[in-house]
Amino acid sequence: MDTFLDQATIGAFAQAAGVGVETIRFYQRKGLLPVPAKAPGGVRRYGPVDLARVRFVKTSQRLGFNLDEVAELLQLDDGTRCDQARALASHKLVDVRQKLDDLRRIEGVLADLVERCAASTADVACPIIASLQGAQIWQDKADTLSAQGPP
Amino acid sequence: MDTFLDQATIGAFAQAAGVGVETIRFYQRKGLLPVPAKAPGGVRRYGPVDLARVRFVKTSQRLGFNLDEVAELLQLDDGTRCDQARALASHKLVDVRQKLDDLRRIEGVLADLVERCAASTADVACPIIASLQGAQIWQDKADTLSAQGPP
DNA sequence: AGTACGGCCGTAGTCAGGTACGGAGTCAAG
DNA sequence: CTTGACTCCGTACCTGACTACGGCCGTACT
Repeated sequence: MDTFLDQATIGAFAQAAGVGVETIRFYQRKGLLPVPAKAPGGVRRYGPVDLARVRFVKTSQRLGFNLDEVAELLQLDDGTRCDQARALASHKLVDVRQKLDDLRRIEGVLADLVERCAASTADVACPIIASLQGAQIWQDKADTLSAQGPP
Repeated sequence: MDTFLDQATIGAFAQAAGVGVETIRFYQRKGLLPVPAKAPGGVRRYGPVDLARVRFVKTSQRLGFNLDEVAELLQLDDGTRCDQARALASHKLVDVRQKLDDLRRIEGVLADLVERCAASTADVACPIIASLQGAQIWQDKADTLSAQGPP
């Protein structure tokens, strides 16, 4: 099926993986992807193992892992250190749930603002602007919501 | 109460606003905050109006607006263009709801992975690693989930 | 032989939202 | 009148995840 992929050059490989050539090189520099030895003539060839690697990286990214974390996961690639993988994943799950809480609160406030704005008669100050100007919407301790605000 | 703040120097002002001095200057360069005229001697002084500005910016940021969007909101500062403010806010609300959807999906997958990993007996391949290695967790079209993955 | 395409490689630029640095000026206290 | 803290200003640097550029080389088609 992907027999062609046993001898793919970087361009074909990148296309098959759904990323740009530069992304492949970037992953190589980051150590996320091995650099194949050059075949005679000086061109590197890529196979299905490399494709699996890139997919591993991309899937992990979609789950919210950054590239450093993906590198950690790749260390566990053999599947024999389940507990470590679980630790990483559950830590990430905590992060995700924190972000969800933040976003839900933001959603509530924004929805309320929009609704009040729509209901407001003209020539009264806009409730949205008034809210932004006025006292803090949340008791401004600047510790939660760090995920949404600046890090 | 804030009377001290009528003559605050940048250091005191930044502290009162809960940000760094460099952040104040950065906002000035971005046009988010006016640069006060120098009092004789060459030191700029900051008052409660500036404090309100910084709080406006920070509150908007917490709601998910980036600094360019905050600049737009500041144009509407007088509160007379409620419809434009509402348009910005409801657009942002759509964004936030999209991100919420993505994150909920991610949470589901991660929670499932962690649970299956916990339930797995030893010496079977780790379900987390297996999932990351195997076929894509979602049908990899790379268009949704852009908020979580690379932009 | 010429030329176009691709690969190779190192370096540098992009974006956001700051953060840090360095030299010069200014202010208040001792 | 000096010391030390602070301010002013421009510029450079940081993180993350790429993206682009430029020069050289080897292969393939005509």
